[in-house]
Amino acid sequence: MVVTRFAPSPTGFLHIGGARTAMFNWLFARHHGGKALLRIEDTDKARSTQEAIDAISEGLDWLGLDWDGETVFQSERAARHAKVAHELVASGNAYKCFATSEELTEMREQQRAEKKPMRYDGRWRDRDPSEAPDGAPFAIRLKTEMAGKVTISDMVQGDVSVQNSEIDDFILLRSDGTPTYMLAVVVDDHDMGVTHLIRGDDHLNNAFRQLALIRAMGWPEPLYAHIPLIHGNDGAKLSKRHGALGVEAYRDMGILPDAMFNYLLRLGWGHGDDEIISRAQAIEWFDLSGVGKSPSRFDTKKLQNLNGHYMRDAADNDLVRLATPWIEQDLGQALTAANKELLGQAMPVLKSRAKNLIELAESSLFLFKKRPLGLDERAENLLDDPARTLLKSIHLGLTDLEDWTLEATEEVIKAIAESAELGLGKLAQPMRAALTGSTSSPGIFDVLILLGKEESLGRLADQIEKT
RNA sequence: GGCCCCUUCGUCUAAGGGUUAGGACGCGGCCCUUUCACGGCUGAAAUACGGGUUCGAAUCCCGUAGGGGUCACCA
Repeated sequence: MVVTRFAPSPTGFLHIGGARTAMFNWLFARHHGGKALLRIEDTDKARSTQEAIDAISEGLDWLGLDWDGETVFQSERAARHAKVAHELVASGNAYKCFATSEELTEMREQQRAEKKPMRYDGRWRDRDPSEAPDGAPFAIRLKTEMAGKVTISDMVQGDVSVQNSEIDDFILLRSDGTPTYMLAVVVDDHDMGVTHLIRGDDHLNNAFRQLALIRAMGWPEPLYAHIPLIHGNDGAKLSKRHGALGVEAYRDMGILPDAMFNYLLRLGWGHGDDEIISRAQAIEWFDLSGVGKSPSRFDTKKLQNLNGHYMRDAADNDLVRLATPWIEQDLGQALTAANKELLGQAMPVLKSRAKNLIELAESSLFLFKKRPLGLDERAENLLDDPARTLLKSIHLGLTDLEDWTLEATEEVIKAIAESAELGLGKLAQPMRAALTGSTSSPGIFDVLILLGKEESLGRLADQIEKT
């Protein structure tokens, strides 16, 4: 049984890299019919917040990632962690280190000055605890191998080897009795039965330490998959500066979760030439061998493009629901049931023109604005005297029209264009300006039908009267 | 600095010894067209560099350069 886990530390929102790590863990588990677990690594009480826990949880929900079993909070397991550390001391695989922080800082400074690697020098490794002052605080360190090397067969990175001499006797339990991350992760992963560790490759170096600990306990070794980090547009590490915020920031930019899911999936992973991949296909296709080894850059343009695709694919009533808050904000008032129905009718011609929900909302505003419409600058410029004169004959022609349909309105306008010896564009643009207040909109006959006869004629008349 | 990892169009990627090095985003052109989008067609655009191995290298090996990660009683 495959068991994966996503283990964020709640010190901020769910950022893009974390979201992708979560996705890969989730996909791998779902692909293999295994379990995907969630663990909150909140051992750093000073930096962990409830807000961050909520933000991460909301972000995961938004992306549609669900987790099996109860969420594990690492902080609640401190006693278990400490117990393991003491077992290790008892079995001779770990020892008490009485060195003070000051002492260790001094040691590192000296190593730096001598240009030697900065590592714990093992000063308490073979000393007897009785040599320490009575009641002196101590940390517990793992007694690691001195010679030879370790190799991890990483499912993404391949075989990676490190000399044991590179790994120092790291701390398991702090002098205040609290576990370090290194201890907590290993114990929790073991206790949760995690079989596959899929995480950012910033943890690759840690894996060797963790493996040493696992072996000291004689526990089964998990399989590792260290996936490359995501970088910003400039190739540097992804940071707040890049506008690479939490996933909720993209939600607030009008991005659809399915688009984000698809984008993140294709970032660092490929399946032939496939670009648009549904969740079902993703679960069917996802495997670790498709994950690349090099870091990839976050590209907002491609995300937007993908989002446009998912917008066009989305159900009209879903888009009505999702766009409504933005529209209400722009309008400064709530949409009525009738408004929403109109929006639903307009959706087929609106959604193909928007790359995100914000654009969609903006493009729908003309439906709800009250007469007389304010025109934007381009629309205003377009409505010169000849144009307004044209509007007059259009208004006249449309007034007598009983059958207010796409076909009938088009017939009328085309007839007017013909008799005036003008292209349809010459009539459509002034109409668009008068009807929508803008120079771009859905097809002009669609606009006519959506607004209805009375409103359409009213808006045309508003502009004619200005002459 | 030590250690570890990485390197195909600007970006995401395909090609795992033999291809005109493919697709997608973005960019340019054309078509469609009542605007804006969509869509269709099309163009420019890459194997970091240097050595090997081989009949043949993007692909295997070595080196160089560049990039990234990591070196806490943080996680």
